[in-house]
Amino acid sequence: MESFTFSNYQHPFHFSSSSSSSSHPYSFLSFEDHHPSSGLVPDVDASALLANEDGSNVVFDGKRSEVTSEEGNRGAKSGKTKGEKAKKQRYAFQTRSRVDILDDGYRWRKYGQKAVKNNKFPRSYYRCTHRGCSVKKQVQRLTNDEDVVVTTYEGVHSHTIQKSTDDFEHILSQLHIYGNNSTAPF
DNA sequence: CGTTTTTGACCCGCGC
DNA sequence: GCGCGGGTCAAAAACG
Repeated sequence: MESFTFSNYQHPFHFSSSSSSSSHPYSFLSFEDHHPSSGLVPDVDASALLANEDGSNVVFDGKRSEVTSEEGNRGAKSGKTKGEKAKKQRYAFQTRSRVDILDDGYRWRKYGQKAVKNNKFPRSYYRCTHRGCSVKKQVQRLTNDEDVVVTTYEGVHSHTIQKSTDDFEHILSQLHIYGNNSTAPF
């Protein structure tokens, strides 16, 4: 089983080619040439090609943004009114995959699901289960291209990943090995 | 039995 | 103020 971790990005995430409940939903093939070797760094869109088990290529596209939002205090329950503004890091990308949940190496607990307007698929909300870590992510499948899943991360993990220790250079080298039109190794 | 998912209610910001 | 759209809560169910 192969796994890929983008650990030089300050919000590292991890993909593995197998998951507990389903088999090999995706794999990395290669990065597009015009993207720097630095990969998924702030303010840079990153793209890569993925392959499904059927061998079809897949677009991996990332976008990053900052969001200013109010923190704490929601509703009448909380007596605390902080009103302090915090910048939240956001990172969104798309994958073409049959499964909605990509194994990024973190543990997530689903806390909501909502139908969004003009979308035939619902959006799911997840929170990192690590204590004290408030990172969230949203997962949503596109209406016009229902093979594409959009994953949006919000926040930076307050802890490290326990799973793989692969570094980014290692990942890159693996990506280059596979090339553009080779068949997925599984 | 601890953890996660499900799902309707609730909350909030915003436009009218 | 009201309704709408989207995000979250939380209780119960499901899960392992």
